[in-house]
Amino acid sequence: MKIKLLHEKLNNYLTKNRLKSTKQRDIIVETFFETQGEHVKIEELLELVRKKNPQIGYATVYRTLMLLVDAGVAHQRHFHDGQSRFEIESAHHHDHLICTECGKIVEFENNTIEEIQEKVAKKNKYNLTGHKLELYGVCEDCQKK
Amino acid sequence: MKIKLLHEKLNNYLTKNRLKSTKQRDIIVETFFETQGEHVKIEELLELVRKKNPQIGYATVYRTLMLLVDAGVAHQRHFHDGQSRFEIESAHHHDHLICTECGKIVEFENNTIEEIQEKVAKKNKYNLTGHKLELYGVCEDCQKK
DNA sequence: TTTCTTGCAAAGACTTTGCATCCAT
DNA sequence: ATGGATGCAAAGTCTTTGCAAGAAA
Repeated sequence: MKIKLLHEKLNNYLTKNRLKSTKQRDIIVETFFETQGEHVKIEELLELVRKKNPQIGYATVYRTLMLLVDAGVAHQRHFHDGQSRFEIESAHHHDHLICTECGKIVEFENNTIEEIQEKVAKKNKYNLTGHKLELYGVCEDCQKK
Repeated sequence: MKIKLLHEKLNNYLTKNRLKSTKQRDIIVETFFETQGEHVKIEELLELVRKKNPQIGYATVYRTLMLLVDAGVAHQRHFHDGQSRFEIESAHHHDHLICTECGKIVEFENNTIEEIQEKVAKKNKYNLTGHKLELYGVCEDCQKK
């Protein structure tokens, strides 16, 4: 999704819920949107944000990320290391292939897997609402080492 | 895997590492092995264990579970609720279908998904070491409510 | 003004660990 | 007697929240 659309979506959400826009919030949102393709942890985003304004606190970044998730412009992920990571909402669903050595993350889509998942759910009479698929391995670069 | 084999595997591990068997450890292991097919949390196992010996502490259950994982007779899982759950090591790899309402867990195997995962990894030149697939949905019983 | 936001610090929820004591070998 | 095991309490991690003070609208 284009950044412009994300801003629109977010602004709609803010208006609809009578929320305000502030200096801090603007910086955090702007910085988060600059992480296109990454999967930032709260601490990482905080660090980036503080380069622009060192006064901003952890809790504000945390709450802004929650806001972005609620507004539907960010996705929260929990990979194997236990910390939350956030990525920009993208048009297409995708899963992740993660290097256990360097942490590099490749995103991929696979319709066949999605279809089988639906079948498995149906067979067990579950009404599927979501799923989580993560592949862990060692990337090419790390294999060389 | 049969309980008997698990005991054997565990005993080998204990011997190999010069670890001792104790009253507490025996009770915890026995109780854990009785949870066949379940995915117990530490607290849950502690409660079961305390029915047999109320003096046993949380840390002992915790450490025993770590031991079982190290010995290869238990698997540690992290589902969506953030708490660790433990299941008995089973011969066949399987994934989980989890009810978000009541927490019921169905285990399933699907070779096609496994194969595709390998392909995805290969295509990206990752050396696959593990994966995590969880389906979330609402089970039949909970749909009725 | 009124209501939302911020930043700090404190509280939670779990998981891990230090240590004196206890127990199996 | 040794060295591992236990229980408790304390320390870690990360995530959430209460609150007084500060900004939007």
